[in-house]
Amino acid sequence: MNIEQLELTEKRIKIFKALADETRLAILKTLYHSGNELNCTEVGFTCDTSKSNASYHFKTLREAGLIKVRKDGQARYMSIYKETFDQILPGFLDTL
Amino acid sequence: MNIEQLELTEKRIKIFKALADETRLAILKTLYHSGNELNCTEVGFTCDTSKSNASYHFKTLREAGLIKVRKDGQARYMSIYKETFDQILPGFLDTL
DNA sequence: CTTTTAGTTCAAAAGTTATTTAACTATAGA
DNA sequence: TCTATAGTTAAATAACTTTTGAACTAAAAG
Repeated sequence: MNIEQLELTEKRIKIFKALADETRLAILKTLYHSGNELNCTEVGFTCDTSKSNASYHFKTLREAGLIKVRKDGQARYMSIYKETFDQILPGFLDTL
Repeated sequence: MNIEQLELTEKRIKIFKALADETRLAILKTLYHSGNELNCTEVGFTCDTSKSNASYHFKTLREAGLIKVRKDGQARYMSIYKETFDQILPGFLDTL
């Protein structure tokens, strides 16, 4: 396996790990169906857990490249990182 | 969430967990590119681990519905369970 | 400047998954 | 029947992930 293949494999594994969790799938579903960015508190409500745990899941999704976060004042707005899905899991978002 | 949605979510999580592992991705890659069924020993060689560990990974893939196994005498022949990929991850197999 | 709001980080505990080794089952061949 | 081959299973352990609660940072409002 060459280096790009290895990196692709690592990227895939990170993404699949991030997707292999009910809370994180719920977060993605909420984001995808909302159509636009939401703040952490709003998303946190829908996933029924503590804010520190929600923050942990946001980080996991961010590090897998599945969401992106924009900071504005106190609030952080997150949204689906569509490019990653298109590259690694074409067609998946529409099945959510 | 209704029962079908829940079951779909559980199915997805099982699949993503199964895909979130280097050894199992290697097994799927080998199977997909071979174009036809291979026996456990052949697949085991390509994933560089003990036979019991290979067997553990086969089981994980089987239980996620990602491979199917046909028994013939002593040998077991496995192949990609294409329907599952088509349903849950359309387009993914071709990126492997 | 003090307090509230929004969110992150840290460390410990709890839970889950992967690896290892040895024992096991089932079929095939001598 | 005895032995080899192909693979599974079980139990222990190692490695990893998730949850929790408390302490923290940074911006906004009073």
